Amino acid sequence: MGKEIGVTVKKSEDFSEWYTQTVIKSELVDYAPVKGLIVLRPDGYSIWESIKSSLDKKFAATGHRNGFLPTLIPESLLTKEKDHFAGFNPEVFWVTKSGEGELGDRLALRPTSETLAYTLFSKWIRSWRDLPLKINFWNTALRAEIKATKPFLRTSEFLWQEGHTVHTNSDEAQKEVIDILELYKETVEEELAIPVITGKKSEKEKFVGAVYTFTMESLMPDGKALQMGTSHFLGQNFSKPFEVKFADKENVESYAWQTSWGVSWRLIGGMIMVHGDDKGLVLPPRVAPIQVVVIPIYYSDEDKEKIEKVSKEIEEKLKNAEIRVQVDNREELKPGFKFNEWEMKGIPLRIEIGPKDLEKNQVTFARRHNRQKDDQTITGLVERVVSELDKIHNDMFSDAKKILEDRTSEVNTYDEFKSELEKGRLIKAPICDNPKCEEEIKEETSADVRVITSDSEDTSSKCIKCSDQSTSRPLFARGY
RNA sequence: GGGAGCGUGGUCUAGCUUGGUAUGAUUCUGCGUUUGGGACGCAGAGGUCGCGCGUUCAAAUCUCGCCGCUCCCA
Repeated sequence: MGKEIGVTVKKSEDFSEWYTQTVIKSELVDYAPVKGLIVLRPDGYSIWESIKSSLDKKFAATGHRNGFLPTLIPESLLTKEKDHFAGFNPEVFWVTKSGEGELGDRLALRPTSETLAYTLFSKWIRSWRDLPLKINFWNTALRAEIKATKPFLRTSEFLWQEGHTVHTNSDEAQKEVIDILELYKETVEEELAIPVITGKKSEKEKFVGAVYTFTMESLMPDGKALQMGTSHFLGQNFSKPFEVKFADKENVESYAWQTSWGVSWRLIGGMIMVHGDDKGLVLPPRVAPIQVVVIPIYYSDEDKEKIEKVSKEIEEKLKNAEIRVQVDNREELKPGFKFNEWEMKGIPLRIEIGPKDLEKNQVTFARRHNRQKDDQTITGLVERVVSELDKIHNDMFSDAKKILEDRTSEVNTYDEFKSELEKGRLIKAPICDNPKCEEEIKEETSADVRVITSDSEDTSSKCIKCSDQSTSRPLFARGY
């Protein structure tokens, strides 16, 4: 009875359905009336705001500033860098009319802003004194996803940030690429409790137009890898067509060196998949819209008065300690219903206060991630809530990390590779530098090179595909 | 690129084969009783049956077309 309010399938039995039900029923998102588009409800947006604010602090501390770019990009700009355009063209939305009139030049709804940003950069940059230029944009990008859409993971419009930097020399730009990657990794691990593996993308999988791409990847419970952020070294590939030039100290005009990088609300999708369970969401405490929910329980009016007073005091104290707390004093619902509801919504810590607790000057803690309950004295409660939230974060991270490690395999033959892949694992395997091998592996198994870690050099093994001498041992998986 | 399923009050759904007043649950509103793991009674509210053309005395139901959504596989 009433079960249909909650998530009705098990995460391990029907992952896709579980995911969809969880995001909708927990009220993070709803579907928009247009295919492939979703609406973020306040709880969902709040998580995004937490991620945003954490990243913003780090961007600012490393000398980046925020700006704003319009959504419409003229076709002539978008087509300027050929590879780049060819990569994005199939999924660009075009505006061809204003009212009833036809537009002269078609306008693209930004799939990404490199071309627009760099047109402006070429105007703004004259001298080496103007560099480095480090700008970040919080906006949305639009890419037509016609099939296989999924909230947060694959939508036609998504929230993200795109950073763009310009440097006088290659080394400085390449350092920026690494610094940002590290900053991303910290954020994802410290805010979302998701362990990631960082490294390079293969030539085949790199960002179109980049010299190389760094990525952070994580493995989802269904055995698919999720790319959670990328940082690109663009070299002079864009500065040349867009004439991003500067006069150096000897007054010699040179093309600048550039980077671009971004993370999207995909991070939220990853967080849901990694931590959620059969009851729904499990939110990491640092991004949870509500960190602590207080449930008053009473049988008589007399108790009710006392308990409301105590829960109000606790609420005040927690608020003063900057903990996001909510007292659930809805009278029409029984506590059991509230327990289930807040668990589905993933609130990390629940505090129950009933008459039996009050007699002993204590409350009950119920943790979402491991469902453990225990008694806590009211004295010193705030400090214990603070440390409990930290502990929950650490537990969630180390649990996830252990799973990631357990599900990483190392193989030396193509047969082993295929059988490990069917188990939904992340696979380290030797491969040669012939791009054909990578391509054929992808065609035959639909797994691709997710990330080439810095310690992956291996010249003493045989390529799993052609048996020639290997060059590296990248991580393979099927991807989102 | 290929395939499958679905569209009926806010939500889930019966009805469709064989055309005739649209079923039930949930939700919502009010009142009362309840409250330590998804409470109950009574009264009430809520529907262009995805859209359009057609067939018919009559279409949720039949024909045709369109639109949308979800899932699975490459």
